[in-house]
Formats: sequence, structure tokens, C-alpha cells
Amino acid sequence: MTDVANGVAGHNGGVTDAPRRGRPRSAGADEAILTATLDVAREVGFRGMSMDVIAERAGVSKATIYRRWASKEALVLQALRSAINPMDEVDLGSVRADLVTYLNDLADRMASGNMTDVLPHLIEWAVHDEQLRVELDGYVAHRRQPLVAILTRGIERGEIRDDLDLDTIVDAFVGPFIYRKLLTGDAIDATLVDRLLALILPTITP
Amino acid sequence: MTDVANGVAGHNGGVTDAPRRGRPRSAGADEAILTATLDVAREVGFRGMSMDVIAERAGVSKATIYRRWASKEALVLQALRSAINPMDEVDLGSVRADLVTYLNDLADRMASGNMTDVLPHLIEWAVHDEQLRVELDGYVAHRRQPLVAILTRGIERGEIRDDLDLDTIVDAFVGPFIYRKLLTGDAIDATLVDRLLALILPTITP
Amino acid sequence: MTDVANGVAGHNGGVTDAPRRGRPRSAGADEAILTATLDVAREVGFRGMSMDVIAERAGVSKATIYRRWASKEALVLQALRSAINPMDEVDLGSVRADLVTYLNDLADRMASGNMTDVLPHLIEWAVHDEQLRVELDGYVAHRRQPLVAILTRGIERGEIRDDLDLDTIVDAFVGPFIYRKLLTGDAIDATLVDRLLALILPTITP
Amino acid sequence: MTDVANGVAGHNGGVTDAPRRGRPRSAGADEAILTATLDVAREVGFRGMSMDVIAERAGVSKATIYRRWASKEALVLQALRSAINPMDEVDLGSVRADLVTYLNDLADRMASGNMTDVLPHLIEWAVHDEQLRVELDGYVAHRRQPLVAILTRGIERGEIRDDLDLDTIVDAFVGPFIYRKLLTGDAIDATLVDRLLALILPTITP
DNA sequence: GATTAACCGAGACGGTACGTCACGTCTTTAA
DNA sequence: TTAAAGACGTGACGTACCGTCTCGGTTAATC
Repeated sequence: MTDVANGVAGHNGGVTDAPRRGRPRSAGADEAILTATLDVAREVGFRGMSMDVIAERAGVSKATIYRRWASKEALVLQALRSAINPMDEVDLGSVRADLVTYLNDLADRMASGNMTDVLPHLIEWAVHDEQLRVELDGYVAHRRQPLVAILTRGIERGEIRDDLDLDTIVDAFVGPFIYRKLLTGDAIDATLVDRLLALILPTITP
Repeated sequence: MTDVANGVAGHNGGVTDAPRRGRPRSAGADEAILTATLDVAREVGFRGMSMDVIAERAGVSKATIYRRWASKEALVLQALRSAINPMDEVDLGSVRADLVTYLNDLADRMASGNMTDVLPHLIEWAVHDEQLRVELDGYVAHRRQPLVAILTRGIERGEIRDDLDLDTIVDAFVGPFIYRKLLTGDAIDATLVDRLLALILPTITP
Repeated sequence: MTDVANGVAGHNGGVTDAPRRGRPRSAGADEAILTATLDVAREVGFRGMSMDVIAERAGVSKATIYRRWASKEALVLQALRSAINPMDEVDLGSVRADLVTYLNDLADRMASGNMTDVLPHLIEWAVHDEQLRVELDGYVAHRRQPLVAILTRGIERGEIRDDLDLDTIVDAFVGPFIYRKLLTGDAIDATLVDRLLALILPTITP
Repeated sequence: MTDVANGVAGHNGGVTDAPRRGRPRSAGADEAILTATLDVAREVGFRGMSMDVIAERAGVSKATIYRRWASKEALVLQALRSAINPMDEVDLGSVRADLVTYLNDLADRMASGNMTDVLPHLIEWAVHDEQLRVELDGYVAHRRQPLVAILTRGIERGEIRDDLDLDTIVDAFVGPFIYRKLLTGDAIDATLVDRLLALILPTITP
């Protein structure tokens, strides 16, 4: 993934390539900016937040921000990504156990809205920002991946029928989470996980 | 719900109360403005749309818009509501037939942009606009209602098990639609409907 | 003087021509509007005054105002004229006595700023409003007239030299009043009158 | 006089105080804006002129104008001041010669529009703008000063009686100029100067 | 130690949209 | 026909934010 594809201007991603000449970028600035971005977002919402305010809050000039991110959207995206912990692969030996673990983890994350409080804004921006669309797709795929892995292993082990569309199963599990989060506002908890499993597991096991 | 609670300035909502004095509001203006709003939104997105452009497109002055709606957000909300056709109740005698009909209808609506192209923006706004949140909740409930009715009838007829949580079933059906629409971008079509039914129907029938 | 030259739309000037059909114009409206105009002008200045406010204050609709006056300027001018008492002709037998009387009267009027508080606004408007220019010229001529009469009589009686330009004399008397009123802000009182007479009378008497 | 008292936002007045941080104000912008202001004023009058047009004409954004001047009025005042050439002191050895020179200079200036075309607007604004009032008073005093000097020298030399009020003499000379300019519209030329001198000089010389 | 190049903050810049206000006109119902 | 009420198109207002662009001043790595 290049910087351009990253929507990031001149970012290094932690890789130490040839040492640059001149004054190096301020070490703490990135973090200060990302933190300020999330803070401001929490306070006034993504809609009401301005680059000037973020810059001031981070104790940084606007130019410094734009030297590191190509746009407001890119900055916000980065800020959001920095707030996400990766979902761990799960392999407890049985599909049911793996699903219980994964889905409860997902439920916890969504309920405690770190990333997800901001998901609406992300989705909205992605509509008219192709770059963000790509990023968001990557995020979604990344999120689905452990679930896909669980189910694939299940098929291999014969725990899951192999005549079903895998994407549909994933959608049936994850869809309700998203739906509740974004639209109905209903609880996303262990109860939901149990009920979903009760609804879907019987069908997908041989 | 009052006009104030509606976020709308001086709107009447179709109720014919005491005949107003002075020059009445231009009859076609509301419609022209709402139409222009949706047109412009479709073309440049809600993010890129400006009140000046909407006014020009509607052949109306900005002042006229602000006389009728308190803000850009209120206008957009009204425009969206006006674009929604109510989902019909379905009762073909069997739960399976009803579900097939309802879900395919939903799939058609979601695939063909109208409301849903704008759903991301709606959701985003609702985060920081309580009134819009309420409106959106109403919309969601309205959308779920026919599905709830189908399942309730099914339980009464004994076609559906009565020991399952009804909300979870609805979520399992509708969630994947929303998830695909907003995040994965996967197709929302008859195939999805068939697969979802194959996944869930076996479990919920006795 | 026609209505057009008057800057007034449809005004009657007190002449009772053919009785009109339909509802007659509200009798008190003219006065109410003019009074409201002067009131508002005194409160917020001519610059800050709006037709809507005047209409509301007069208990009258804007249309009613525009039915009677062609423009804001025309209304204001009329309001100002209505506030002016005509200057009386003076003839006490001697030029000196006449001048003392006339100039002290003028000084009183200017000091107690009825018309004159508004003179700056009038002058400013007249720059780009030919109609108002004409009106204002008429007002100025009307104001000068008694002074011209005094001096003319003086010449006829031999009290005033006949080899001087009459306009210049008038200007030398009136100019300082205007100058002080509009620019220096110095007192306009009996002392000024005395000093001006002391300055100019010796020269213009044979 | 501070910037605030000046009605000007952040203006420096040529004083080189502590070196400012950040990007300095565009060097030519002030002049471009002032020039554009005067140009537009000449074309459409101060009444018909808009900030947008001035900004466009100056090749500058509206924000830049408002960064430098607090209001339209403040801008116009500055523009006017920038258009005024100071009146020179005159000392040709005799009061008569000095007066002829000064008054003809004044007549020329008043006849040829520059400042005086705008004097009505200035006066009008000063009614409701205390700052402008102060500025205008300064301008007036500045304008009177050479005339006062001429007369004072005349008194010292014994060319002018010392028992007359000096201000009244000045008013008698200058008043007619203002009166003609603002109200009567009569010519302001050498003839007027000659006649005024003929009217007043005999009295004020011993 | 001097040079040099990229960085830094501050903040001005041209644009563009915002929501408000006043003008003078127009369109209702009521008198 | 005129009245009050008030909506209408027009167009300017002054503000906010965008992303870019100077400034004078650091801060390293190179010479």
C-alpha cells in the first residue's frame, strides 16, 4: 500500500528507510494530532469539527497536519484506525466455541463504541470519497476475516455444511450487529449472540 | 408533534387549521424545493450540495427555503421522507410466500437507490441531531412493521415457533440487507433473499 | 407640481377631485406613517431604519406605504417636510432688524435640530437620487427666499449697496450656519448672528 | 490613536513595532482594496457599492478585507483619507494674497470632486459613527488650520483687526463653500472667492 | 563550525457556503 | 378599491471553514 493509496502524504508507516536530511518531523506531533482529532470528534461530532480547532488543540499548525495527511478525511480515517484494536484469530477446536468467542468480542467492541461511534461518519464520507471507500472496504474485510476463517475451518472439519454460501452466513451473523448499531439502537450483547446462534447454527450444521 | 419539534418553521403538515392571513405560501414551492433537494443530492451528494444551488434549481429564493425549513438538515430530512413509499402489508396465506414477497420488495428498494442512497447521510446526521434520530427511528419501525406482522401471523397460525425472539429473527433478515448496503457493497437481490430464507426458515419453523 | 415630481404615488395634496370607487384610503394612515417614520428615524437613525419597522410602528402594511409613496426616500422626504414650519416673511422696516430676526430664527431652528438633524441623510441621498435632489433644491430655495426678500427690499430702499452679488451675501450669512451644523459642530446661536452681522453688514451698507 | 480606536482591525499605520509572526499581510492588498473602493464608489456611488464587488475588483477575497477593516464604513473612511492631499501652508507676505491663494485652492479642490463628492456620505455616516465623527472633525480642523494661520499672522502684522472672532471669520469664508457644495449646487470658483473677499476683507482690515 | 534542507508555529490568502436582513412587489382574505 | 398580513425574488451582509501559501525561526545531517 503506497502513501497515495493510503491517503497519506509523506507518511512513513514506521519503516525506517534512508534517513532524510533536514529537520525531522516532530516525533510527538502525529500522536498529538490524532488524539486531538478524536477528542474534538467526541466533543462536537465529526460534522462540527474543524481543522483549525484540531490544530490548535494539538498545539500544532495546520500546515503540519496537511504535511502529514492529504485531507481532513484522511486524517480522520487514520485517527479511527489508530483507535481500533485488531480482532484476534480464534481457534478453540469447535466452531460453536469459536463463534461464541468471536461474536461476543464483536458485541463488546460495538457496544463500547470506540470505532463504531464513528462508523456512521465513515460510511457517510465513503459515499463520495473513493479513497475512504477503499479503506473502509479493507477494514470491513479485516473484520470479517476471522469469522470467515472460523467457518472455513468448520467446513474442512465437517462441522459446517459445505453447500451454503459462506458470505451469506457471515452476513447473517454480522448484519444484525450493524443494523442494531446504526438503526434500531437495540442492545448488542451476549443475549443477541445466543439468539443468533440458536437461529443460524442448527441450519448450517449437517 | 409540533412544528417546533419537527424542526420545521411554520410547516402545516397537511392539517387545515384556522385560515392564515396574508399571502399564502406558494403552493408548488414546497414540492419544487424538495424535488430540487433530492435532485441535487443525487448529483453532488449531500455533502457537496448547497442551499444556493437548491434554491436556484427550485426556482425559488433562499429566503423562501429558510421561511419553510429551519435549517439545511430539516430540509433534507423532509426531502427524504417525501421520497419514501410506504411498504405494503403482505398476506398471501403462508409465511414463506409473505417473506419472499416482502424481502424481495425490500431488496428492490435497497438496490434502487432512492432512500437508501441517502441512508448513510441520514444515519450520520442522526448522531448529532436528536430530532432526526427520532424521525429515523420512526422510519425504521415503519419498515420493520410488515415483517413483524408476517411473523406474528405465522406464530398465530402455528407456522412459526413461538419460543424464539421475534426481534432477533427480524434482525437476522434485515440486518444483512443493511450491512451489504452500507459496508460490504455486495449485491442485494433475489439470490440473497433465497439464501437468507434457506438459512433461517428451517430453524424458525416447527 | 405633479405626483411624479412630488415623488409621491397617487397623492392628492388635499384637492378633492372625482370621488373614487371602492374603499377610501384610510384617513389617518398618512399621518401615522409620517409620525412613525420620524419616530423610528430619531431612534435608530435613517441608516438603520427599515420600512418593515415603520409599517409595524404605524400599524399599517408595507403595501399601504408604497401605495402612497414611491420609495423609502420619498417617504422620508415627505416626513421631513411635514416637520418643517415655514419661515415667515419678515419686514420690520429696517434691513438690520429684519436680518437679526431672520437669522436668529434660523439659528433657533438649526440648534434645535428638527429638520437639520436629518439634513445629512437628505444630502447624502440626494447625491444619487435626482428626485430628492429636486425636492431638496426646492427646500433650499424656500429657505433662502425670505432672506433674499429682505435684501432686495434693502436695495430698493437704498439701505443696501446695489453693486454686490446678492447670492454671495446670502451664502455668507447662511453658509456658516450649515458649515457649523454639518462639520464643525460649533454653536449656532445669537452670538454667531451678531458676529456675522458685524462682519458683513458694514460692507453691504453704502 | 490605537488600532481599535481607529475602527481598523489589526492595522499598523506604518509603525514598525514587534515583528509579527505568521505570514505577513499581503503588501499590495491594502492599496488595491482602497483603490478599488474609490473606483467603485465613483462608479456606482457609496450607496450602491458592495463588498463583494470591491473584493473582486481588488483581486482579493472578502475575508481579506474584513481581516483589515472592521466594517464597510471603516474601509470607506480609510479610502477617503488616503485620497486627501494635505493643504499647504501659504505665506506670501500679505493677508490678501494668502487668502486669494488659499481660497482658490480650496475652490479647486471642492469643484473637482475627489474628497468632496463623498463628503455628504461622510457626514451622514458620522451622525451614527462616533469614530467617523472624530475622524471627520480632524479633517475639518486640518482644513481650517492654514486659514487660521493666515489670519493669525495678519493680526500679528496689524493687517487684520484684533477685535473680531477669528472662528467667525473663518466660517464666513469657508461656510459658503460648503453650503454651495452640499445644498445650492452653485459654482465654487474664482468669482465666488473674489466676491467673498470683497464682502469680508473691508470689514476685517483696520 | 558552517551550511543546508526540511521542518515548525503562526497566520494571511482566495474560495465557497452559510443563514440573515431589507428592499419593493405580489397575493391572499376582509372590510 | 383599499386594507392588513405576510410571502416572494433579489442581492448584500459579515462569518466560518477549507486547503494553500508565506513568513521568521528551529533542528538535524552533511560538508
